[in-house]
Amino acid sequence: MMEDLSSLASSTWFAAIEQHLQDALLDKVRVKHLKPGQQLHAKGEDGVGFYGVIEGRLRVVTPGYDGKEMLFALLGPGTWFGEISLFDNLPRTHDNYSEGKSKVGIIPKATFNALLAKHPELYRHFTTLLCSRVRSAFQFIDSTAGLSLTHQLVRRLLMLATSYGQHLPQDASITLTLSQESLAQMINSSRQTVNQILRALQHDGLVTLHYGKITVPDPSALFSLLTNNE
Amino acid sequence: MMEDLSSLASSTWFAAIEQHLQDALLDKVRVKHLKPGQQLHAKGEDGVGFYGVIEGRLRVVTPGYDGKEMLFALLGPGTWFGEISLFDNLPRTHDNYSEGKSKVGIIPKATFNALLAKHPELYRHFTTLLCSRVRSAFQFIDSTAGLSLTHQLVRRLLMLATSYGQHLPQDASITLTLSQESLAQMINSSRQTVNQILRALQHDGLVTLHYGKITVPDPSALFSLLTNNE
DNA sequence: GGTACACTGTCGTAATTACGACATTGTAAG
DNA sequence: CTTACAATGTCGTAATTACGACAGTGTACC
Repeated sequence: MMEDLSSLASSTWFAAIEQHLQDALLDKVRVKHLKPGQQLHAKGEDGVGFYGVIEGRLRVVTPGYDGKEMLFALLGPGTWFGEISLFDNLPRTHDNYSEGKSKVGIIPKATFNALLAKHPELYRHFTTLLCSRVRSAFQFIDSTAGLSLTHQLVRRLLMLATSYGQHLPQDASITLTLSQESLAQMINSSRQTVNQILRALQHDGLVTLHYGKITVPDPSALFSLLTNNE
Repeated sequence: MMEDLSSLASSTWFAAIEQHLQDALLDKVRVKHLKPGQQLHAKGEDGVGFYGVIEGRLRVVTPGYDGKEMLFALLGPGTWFGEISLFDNLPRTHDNYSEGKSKVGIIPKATFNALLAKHPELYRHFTTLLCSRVRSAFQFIDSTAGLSLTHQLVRRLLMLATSYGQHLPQDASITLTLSQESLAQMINSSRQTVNQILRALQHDGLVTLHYGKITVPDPSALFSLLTNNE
């Protein structure tokens, strides 16, 4: 029974690794199947492995104050994650669970450390990965600072769309499974206000609204909203 | 003319590095004096070096939309920074300039890379540093999501206080040189509103206000505001 | 196919915050 | 000492947003 791990090599980060190191990593991957809603790890837990999404989609969530949770990112096939707790031995920063049925590749902590010890060249690639984490976090911070609610919402939609579609052709139509309530929680706003903004965007043809879903037909058109006018 | 570089070794991150590697790093440091307001680098520039604050204080700022800028952090003596652009060869993420007169240590990019090549053990320390960057960015994000303006302001004050005082005894009184206008820009609010909140905090004895400065007499008392009520 | 339930669309009202205005006060430079 | 300027303290008004309420609609489950 061979699993198809090809999607694990599809991200630009992984593709940039030397072939023999890619093989060394993939060789150690153990595949885990996740049921809809099944949790992979929780904020505060110890990190036990480095993960890569093979199929499906994972939700990265921050549990908040009064039970509310904030959706931080959606991870699609090809996305690797979970290295931070392995490097600094501190607890996981977010909750993480499967949206539908998913398959993830796991490299257990001990194996991960052994690989690093055996192939120190890997460190260079992981510094790059960590840099991209820092940069996307900074981008996230920029998006909450000093913008109108509409702009905040648009940026958040784009982040979700691109993080999901990171290995897809850039300007494809993307459907996000996401209630307006969840979106509201992400930008610290109310469901009603989000509804108003979304309907305005729909009126301009920038999004299409469905039950529990939002379609972005042309991400680049949405993006131009941010750079153009006020 | 020997400069006193001892403060460069005062952070917990640097202190954790093996002594001979500390020496190797410090040996390559070139000292640069900054005049009040002098810029060290701008967002978007190429990274030319790895920096450490020796004396004084640097302001890390995001230039914003309509000329407004957001104060991101204050870097005090012992703080090392600027490694991200060196590892991923992408532009600097923030503007950075001296608040008053400052001294910074610089390890130029070429030297930095040569050190990494000669001492690959350094990679481990830099992954740790990058992890701490990611974690503090996440903490920053948490602090802007779902909180009242008062709470956002308190968290921002605490971040500034601790980042400046990172090598000081934990619960010392800390004075921030920071106008209310700047604070307002940091939390995407107005000067007038910030003034209201600060005066309420002052009334409770949690801060003291001066011309262009804010004193936090007891950071831990401020901190308890966040965990307690509403 | 019907029943429960979650999500959406849309009110009106209350609360929060922004913003202009202006007096006052601290600081720096001649 | 004086003059210019930056920062603070405090109004009132306008705009934004939250929040409760409720009707309509899609989905899942029996």
